[in-house]
Amino acid sequence: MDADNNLFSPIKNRRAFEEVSLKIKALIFDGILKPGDKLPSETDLARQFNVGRQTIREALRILELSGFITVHKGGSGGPIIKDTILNTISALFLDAFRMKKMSLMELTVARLEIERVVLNYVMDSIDDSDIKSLQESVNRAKKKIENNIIATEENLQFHKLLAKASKNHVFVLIVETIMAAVADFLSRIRPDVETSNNVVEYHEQILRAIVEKKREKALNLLEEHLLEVRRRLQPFIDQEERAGGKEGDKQKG
Amino acid sequence: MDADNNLFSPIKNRRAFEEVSLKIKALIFDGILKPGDKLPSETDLARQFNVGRQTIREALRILELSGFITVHKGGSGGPIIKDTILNTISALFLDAFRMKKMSLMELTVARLEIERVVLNYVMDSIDDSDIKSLQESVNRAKKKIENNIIATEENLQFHKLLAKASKNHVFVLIVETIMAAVADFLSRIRPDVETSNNVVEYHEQILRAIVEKKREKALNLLEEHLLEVRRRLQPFIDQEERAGGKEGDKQKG
DNA sequence: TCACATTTGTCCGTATGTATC
DNA sequence: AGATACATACGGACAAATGTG
Repeated sequence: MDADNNLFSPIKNRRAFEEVSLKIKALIFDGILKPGDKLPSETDLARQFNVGRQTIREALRILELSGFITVHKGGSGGPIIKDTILNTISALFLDAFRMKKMSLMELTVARLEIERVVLNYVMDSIDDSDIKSLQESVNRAKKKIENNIIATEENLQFHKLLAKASKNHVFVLIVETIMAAVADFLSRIRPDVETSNNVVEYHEQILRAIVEKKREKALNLLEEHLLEVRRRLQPFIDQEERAGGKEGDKQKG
Repeated sequence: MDADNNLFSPIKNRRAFEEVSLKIKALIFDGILKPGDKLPSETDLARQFNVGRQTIREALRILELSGFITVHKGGSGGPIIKDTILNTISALFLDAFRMKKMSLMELTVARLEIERVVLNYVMDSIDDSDIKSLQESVNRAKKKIENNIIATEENLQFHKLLAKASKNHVFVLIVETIMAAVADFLSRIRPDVETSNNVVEYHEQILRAIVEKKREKALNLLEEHLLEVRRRLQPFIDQEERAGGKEGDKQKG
């Protein structure tokens, strides 16, 4: 898109902290540095790369935000390879959603379509361990509902576990990302226990259909479930529409 | 997921540069700072936030990497709000793909499913301007092929333009993200002109079917097209499999 | 074209907080 | 509890880049 990943890219225009972060990233990509490994301290890195400590710090900030490392302070602390890159993608997606680059309407539409596709794969690739985690998640949710507590966390987890059962990491990432945005939204509107209960009941039925290998039934239940969710969200979608929700698309580059 | 977005979260445990970046982010979310606006210089920001310049710089690195600002040096330079957050998500996804958290196999599977769904929406929401850009993209590609040049860029663009025609920003983001990974892969294997030509011909047929409002035909063509792409990629998928492609899933937290 | 002011980029010295041993 | 090691943060200084007059 931009003049970015093309030939004839800048030769010397990179800043020092960018070079440092790229070099460390390359070590990770090449498997020389693995998750759990500890990087030298900032002072040591500065010496080894022959740059100042501030340069190292900015490089570490980049790697930290990108999800390649975490930094621990105190004795025997320092930066360690942590590989939480998938989380950071969800975080950025959430930012984009918050900036109204994407509307609630678009999100729910995409969610329905993608989860339908994912479920189709789940029917073929689910194993006992997946079923067990799903069952446990549903049970936890039911217990909460019995105690009159909303089970948002468990309900979102159900969909993430479902994606995991598809055994496709791309689906996992997409669903987790969408769920992060959904969670952010739900945390603001605080659904009532009755709504939460409705969700749990659907999840239970979907899980049963999956276990019984009834593909069509499972797909229909999921569709019903997500349409019901959408129906309950409709007031907020309308509200967003009225407020002139999606405006972006202004600047060009 | 993590202890992150809950009540009673840490009060003072955040690092100074995090607070600064969050404060600036909040100004952007609230619309007080808009794309194109110029932030004060680093020295001014340091004065205003009552921190050192190093702290400001680390905060700016975060905002830069997250896609909220870009930084220009020199007279009348400085940080400006740039809102390219969607691009940075693709970049991170690419990192994840490079780290073998996702295999080429998983990527092509997900791509086929998602593009099928997207096309279904495109059939309903496409307008003349979309058709025009798609046509132009195809024409550019054909011209390149005539001159015996591979048209990878244009071919990838076709799919991105298709996603845009769905008028759903979530789909756009997902497809652009997947295409960034595909582009990264293709840049390494360098397809021949014949393959590139095959792709262009499919795109032309798909576009014609869309214009003629033949939904089933368009969907079938897309499926054929992507299966053909997958067939040509199969050797590399096998190779990845043999090399023990996806290993990840080791560390826990 | 040529200085000049502005601003980022970078380095250094130093001080402080904090976690580990 | 004390020593150590480390990140965190501040302030001063200079170089490099870039737009302006």
